[in-house]
Amino acid sequence: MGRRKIKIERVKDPNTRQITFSKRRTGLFKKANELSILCGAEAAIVVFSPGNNPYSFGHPGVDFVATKYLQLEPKPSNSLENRTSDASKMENLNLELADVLAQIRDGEKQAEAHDEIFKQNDVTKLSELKELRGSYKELQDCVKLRLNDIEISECLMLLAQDPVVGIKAKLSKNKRRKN
Amino acid sequence: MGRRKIKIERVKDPNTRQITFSKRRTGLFKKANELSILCGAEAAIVVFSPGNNPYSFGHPGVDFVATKYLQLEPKPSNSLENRTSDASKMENLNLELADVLAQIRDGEKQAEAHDEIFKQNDVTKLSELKELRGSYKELQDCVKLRLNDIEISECLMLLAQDPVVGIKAKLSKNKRRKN
DNA sequence: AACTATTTATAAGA
DNA sequence: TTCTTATAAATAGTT
Repeated sequence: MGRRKIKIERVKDPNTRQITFSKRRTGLFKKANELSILCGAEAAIVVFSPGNNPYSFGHPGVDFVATKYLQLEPKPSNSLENRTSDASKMENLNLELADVLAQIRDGEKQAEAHDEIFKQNDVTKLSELKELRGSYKELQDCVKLRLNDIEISECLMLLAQDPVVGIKAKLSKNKRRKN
Repeated sequence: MGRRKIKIERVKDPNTRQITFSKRRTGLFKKANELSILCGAEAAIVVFSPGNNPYSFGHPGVDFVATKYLQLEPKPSNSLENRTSDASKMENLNLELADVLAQIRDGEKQAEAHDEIFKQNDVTKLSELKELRGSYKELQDCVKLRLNDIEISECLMLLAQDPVVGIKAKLSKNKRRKN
């Protein structure tokens, strides 16, 4: 939205970064305000600047929304007998997830290499394209196997391939949840 | 920013309001994501839809930012009086998670469609390759944006089966990615 | 801290 | 509904 298109990646120059932060924080809060008015939605935002200063927006207030949100989280059990087994299940899940996430980080590197190839635009032959696809699939399969028994496997798999680049969205493709 | 200029005031028609909410929430989260990447800023957003469903975005995580923020505030009452009506909250969480998982499945379909294109091997021109890459990235971005929701839902579900134990560990592990 | 050339978001429309 | 498009709005680089 400016004189030039920019890549969504950390702005290197600290001065520029601060300016960008200021401009975009303003824009973000404005959007949040409009959303809350247009839709009667309660919204809260907290941001820490590059210099670690806090900024917040809230309608009807940060605390109001935060409290409401946090009340959703604490989930006391009403069945004491499950405590221990659930705890251990939880631990296993944590371990497994940590492991998977490590893999994902590796995958991320690969994916970034991938993306570089795409960017360079010098994949001109079908043979190269095939090769590219091959390693793409390989990565997919590798991660997928490890995640078989975790509910969110598909999502993490895709995340693993996310090279963290700019968002050029056609978000209308996104499925909305309960309308 | 659309076909017509609109006044920033409550949208009357409930249907239109919900559509507006969905579109703008997506846009808001996207902006927050960009801000956090561009400026290395920590950011958290919580929004309640017109239908009172919670949506959140956080980098590196809602809880991370919220905690940091709350430590700044003179938070006099650490009120622990919310221990009621957990059954209904549980039900909501189940619905939410089911919904998120449905979204993930949709995402996977798109991914498969992508892969079909790769398989067909009839991408012969660079222009097509570029196009392919573009939509590939769009998919990734969509998934990335949804991930926060999913993590939260999952954590909540696990927590639901087990009070307090492990949640902190899980969140801190789970939310580390990009940056 | 204004200014615009551009990009991006999105309100309606198909 | 999902996708498209005309238009409004945000903003990157500049002054």
